[in-house]
Amino acid sequence: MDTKRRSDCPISCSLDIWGDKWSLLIIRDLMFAMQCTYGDFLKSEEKIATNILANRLQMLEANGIITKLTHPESKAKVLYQLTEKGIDLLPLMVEIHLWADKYSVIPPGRKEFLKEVKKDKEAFIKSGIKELKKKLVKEA
Amino acid sequence: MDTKRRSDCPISCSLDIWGDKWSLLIIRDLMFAMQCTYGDFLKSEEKIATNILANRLQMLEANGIITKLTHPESKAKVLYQLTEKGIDLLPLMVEIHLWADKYSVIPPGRKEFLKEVKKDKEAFIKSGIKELKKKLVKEA
DNA sequence: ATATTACACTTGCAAAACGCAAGCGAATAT
DNA sequence: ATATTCGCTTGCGTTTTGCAAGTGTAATAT
Repeated sequence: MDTKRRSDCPISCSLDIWGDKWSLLIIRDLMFAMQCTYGDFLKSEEKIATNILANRLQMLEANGIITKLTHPESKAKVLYQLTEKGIDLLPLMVEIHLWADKYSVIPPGRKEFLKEVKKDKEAFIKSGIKELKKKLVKEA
Repeated sequence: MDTKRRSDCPISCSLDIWGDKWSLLIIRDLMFAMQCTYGDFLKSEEKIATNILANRLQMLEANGIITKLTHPESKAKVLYQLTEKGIDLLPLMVEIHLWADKYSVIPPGRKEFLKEVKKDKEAFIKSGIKELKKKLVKEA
C-alpha cells in the first residue's frame, strides 16, 4: 500500500488517494448506481480488470472511503459501502458532472440527474448526502 | 495521444482527461499559484519529472484545458494559460479543498484560502472565475 | 452426499506508463 | 564568442496496468 504523500497540498493529498482512472468510477457506482459488490463493479461499462479492482477496493478501504460488510443475503457475497468520508465526495462528483455537461455530450440517462442538480444544487447535494448517510450500515 | 474513451459516462470522460496524479496539480499551479511556465511547474514541491510534465501539458492542451502562448518577455519562454474550459474546473478544485479540509491536515498557507471559500462559496467561485477570465489572453 | 455454479479474489506475464538522469537546440545574458 | 537559461526529448530500468487463467469458499442444484 502506498503510504508516502508527495506534499501536504490538499489537492495532492486527495489525488494520492483517488487520483487515478478507476477509483472515482467505483465511488460513482456506490454513490449513484447502487452497485455495491465486486461483481457489480466488474459489470460496469468501463470494464475494469479484476486485479485492478481488488487493488483499488483495498486502497479505498485503507483510506477510509469505503468499508466491507458481509452481504445480508449471503456469506459468499461482500457488500461494499461508502463511509461518511466517501459520501462527502458527493459535491465533488456533482461538480464533475456539471463540468462534463458543459464541455461534452452527456448520455440521455444522466440528463435528468443533471436537471435535478441544476434546479437547486445545494439542496440536491444536501438531500443526497442525507439519503446516503441514512442507508449507512454500521459493522456489527 | 490517448483518444479512445472508455464509456460515455461524464465521470469516466473527465477522468480520461485529468484522471491521473499530475494533471490537476498543473491546473492548481495555473489557477492558484500563478505559476505558468514549464520551469514553474517543475519547481512545485511534488517534483514532477520533465517527460511526464511535457506529456501532461500536451494532453491538457489537446483536450482544450490549457493553451500555449509565447511569453511576453522572452521568446525562449512559453506561457501556459488556462482556457475557459480549464477555468471552469475551479468549482471542482474548491470542492477538493473542502473535502481535504474535512478529512486531513491542511497546511497553514491554505487555511486563509479555505476561510475565504467557506465565508461564501458561491461568491468566491463566481469572483474567482471572473478574475481568471479577465486575465485570459487571446492568441494573436 | 455430491457436483456444479457463483462469487471474490490471486497469479503470471506481456505491454504500457512512470521516474530518473542525461542530452539537445534555440534564445538570452555576459 | 561563450556560457547559461529554458523547454523539452531520449534512454533505460522500475513500476503499474491489462488480460487470461486459476484458486478457494459458499451457495445451489441434483
